[in-house]
Amino acid sequence: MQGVLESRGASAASGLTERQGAVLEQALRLLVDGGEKALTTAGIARAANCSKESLYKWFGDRDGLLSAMISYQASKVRTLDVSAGALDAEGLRRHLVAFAKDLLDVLAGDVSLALNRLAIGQASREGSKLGHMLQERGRRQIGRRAGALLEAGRKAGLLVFDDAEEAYGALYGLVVSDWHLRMLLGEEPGEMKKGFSRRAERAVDAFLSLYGKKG
Amino acid sequence: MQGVLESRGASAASGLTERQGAVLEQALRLLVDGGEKALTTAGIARAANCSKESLYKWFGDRDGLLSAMISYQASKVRTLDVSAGALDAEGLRRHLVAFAKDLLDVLAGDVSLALNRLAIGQASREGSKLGHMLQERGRRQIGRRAGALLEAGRKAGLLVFDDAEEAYGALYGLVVSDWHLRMLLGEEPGEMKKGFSRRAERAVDAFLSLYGKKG
DNA sequence: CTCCATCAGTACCGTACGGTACGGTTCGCA
DNA sequence: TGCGAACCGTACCGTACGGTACTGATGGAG
Repeated sequence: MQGVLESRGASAASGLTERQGAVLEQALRLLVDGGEKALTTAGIARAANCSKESLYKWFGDRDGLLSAMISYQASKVRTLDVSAGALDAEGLRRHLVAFAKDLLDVLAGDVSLALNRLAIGQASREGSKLGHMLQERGRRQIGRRAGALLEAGRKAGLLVFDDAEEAYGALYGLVVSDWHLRMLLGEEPGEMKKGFSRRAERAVDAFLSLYGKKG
Repeated sequence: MQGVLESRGASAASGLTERQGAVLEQALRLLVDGGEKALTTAGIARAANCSKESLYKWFGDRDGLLSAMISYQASKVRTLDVSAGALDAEGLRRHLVAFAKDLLDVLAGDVSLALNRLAIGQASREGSKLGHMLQERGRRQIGRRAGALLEAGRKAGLLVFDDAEEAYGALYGLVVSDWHLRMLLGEEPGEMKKGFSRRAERAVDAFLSLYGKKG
């Protein structure tokens, strides 16, 4: 189906063949549906119509497979950069609200929740790099978008802060609060999702009253 | 060692005998040290010098044991009520900072992190009530203390808010941000704990500038 | 002293998982 | 047409776990 030179499909950005990407897709699907316990090598092989031998040839062992799943999923998420155009107060607010809503939507996503649960479950193990990987690939990525947005706001004289990291932490906390943990603990996200827009606006209002120009 | 009328030890508040409490203590110790994978029935029996048969007689099955561990740990935590004395602005700030620091300390505790990891790992399972239990016994408990504090502040004319739940959510988010998740993902808490005091003060300052009287 | 309940310790069973090995098949390539 | 690489499907192995059954010891009640 594919040779050495893979056809650079949507998933081949990490040096994986399309076939391997499809396998990881099925593995993610299994993880989302049944949790970590359902994520057995035999189950993945069955769901992806491949052999266990191929799994071990491609990913080394089970941990390598889990790492590949996280890398693969992270490679699919592309954070759109903020437009560098001139910002007015209302534009900044709209960008912040959009960012806040996107953040809530991402955190509430099936795959995100499943991968976070997986990494947290493996976090007790010594030398488990899953948590670190998720942190690096996830938070850094979305934090970069927020950082650029905040910096643009400061450049435009709309925001006032000394430590961008602290300002971002406040924004994150106001937006997310303990909702992420509650969803990770199994609280039905369907009910919470309906309030995301209103929650994002409220949080951004609070953030602007803390770090806004006149504050 | 004990009959029907147990001697009301520190752990017998949940209808458990001292022996059973000691077993749960060992189970928590195992969980903290080695994570969920180390929490086998044989391991618990060995660590607690009891038989597996007794474990199943007392707790039914493994899930019952896990539930009992959460209930037991929750029963040990006693949230001290806020003193109902008259509050001035500085007193409210000190109370809020103390609450914030306690919150961070609790969330960063070994047992708390281990139990949260355990409940999150089981959250994918259908009908797993561990997450709900932890949410109810943990958040409600500490949220009640915060609620009383906020209400006292409002009664004293020092705080202004309509929805107490929303105000508490903002306080929680400003204090915790994503630190809880980062610790759950395995980030070394030793390094973070040093900044708890400063972080608590900063968060409370921000909270007061949002919900303080003059805000 | 005898009876009985409880419990520790251990052996045991069925199952399921991670990982490996092997036969059979497809497909590119000379 | 023949060769070899990749791969699927499956059988297999060792291990470890959850849960049960059995034995022997302890200790209190009558």
